[in-house]
Amino acid sequence: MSSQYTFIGEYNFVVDSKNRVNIPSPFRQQLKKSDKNTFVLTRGIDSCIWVYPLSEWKKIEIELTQLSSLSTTNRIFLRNHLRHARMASCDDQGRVILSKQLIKYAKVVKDLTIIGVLNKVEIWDKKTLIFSDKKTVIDDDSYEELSKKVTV
Amino acid sequence: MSSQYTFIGEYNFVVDSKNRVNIPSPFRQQLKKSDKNTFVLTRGIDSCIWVYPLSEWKKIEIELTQLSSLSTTNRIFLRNHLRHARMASCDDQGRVILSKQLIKYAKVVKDLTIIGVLNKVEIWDKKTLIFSDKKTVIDDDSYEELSKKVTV
DNA sequence: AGATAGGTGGTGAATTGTGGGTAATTTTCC
DNA sequence: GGAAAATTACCCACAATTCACCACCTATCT
Repeated sequence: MSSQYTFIGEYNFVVDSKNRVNIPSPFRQQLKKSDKNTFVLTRGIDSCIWVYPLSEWKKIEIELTQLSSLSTTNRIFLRNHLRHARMASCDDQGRVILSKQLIKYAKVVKDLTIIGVLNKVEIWDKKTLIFSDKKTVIDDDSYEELSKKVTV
Repeated sequence: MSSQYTFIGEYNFVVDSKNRVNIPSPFRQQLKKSDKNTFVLTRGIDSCIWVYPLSEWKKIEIELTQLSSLSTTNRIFLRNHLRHARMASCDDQGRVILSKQLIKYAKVVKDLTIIGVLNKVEIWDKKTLIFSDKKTVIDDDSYEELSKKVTV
């Protein structure tokens, strides 16, 4: 699936006492009208928070609405996927509010690293990311596997 | 079937002595005029209560009428889902009243977890949900298959 | 130096979740 | 049918949280 967003780069920010986080300005500038100045925040697969522009999230929703609730697996999947998601609009300074659940999940303390990953943005607690970097080494086989799909 | 509602996220609420439950404000704000400030509450397939905006429920009714009563499964499904369905309007504070049958079915005590699942809302007793989370065994393969489809 | 843009901190107003009271309505029972 | 009991609808109130701004500081560029 192609996307019109190009979130790249890494930024260091802090979360304030009211759980507000600034979205890096280069990312915000890419928002379209249909995003209504709004992001959807949800759990990432690792201990981070995934941030989608609203219109990008809508694509995910379309996939999700195809799943019938008559199937048990579907129901569980939908529940787990959606319960941690939240919409968040930017204030005049370009900040969004993190929910307590997400803060807990991502072990957010104060210092954050925000990474652009093409169509989404990852918010990491700085220390958690450093720790995760250390133990996450991609082995050669996985690179081989990946090479079949992506031409870097 | 696509929906115009985007109920997402998880909220903790309590049911009061009059069996009133607040519908999270972000959900209520999505109601349209045709919903007449009203939800339809019914048994979920799991031990929870499903809450639909009125206009969304109408769509489901149409789907249900297409089901043939010749099939046993269909008959049981219709019975289980229709006989306990009940309309409930929000009061000025945005609360609906839970019927005793639904309270009993969902084992509602006091603390609730309310989850948005796109076009419907699930009301869970907090403990029941935690318990359900723990014991729920899912087929990893199909779960991963689903993840691939929706992880943009 | 001045202007601009971007990041952080704070504040007052508005919203929201929860509890309660009372009148109207429905249900139950005799 | 009618009284008693339960339920429901429609209020008001209040604490806590959230929201929409304002203000300031810093770095960068002209």
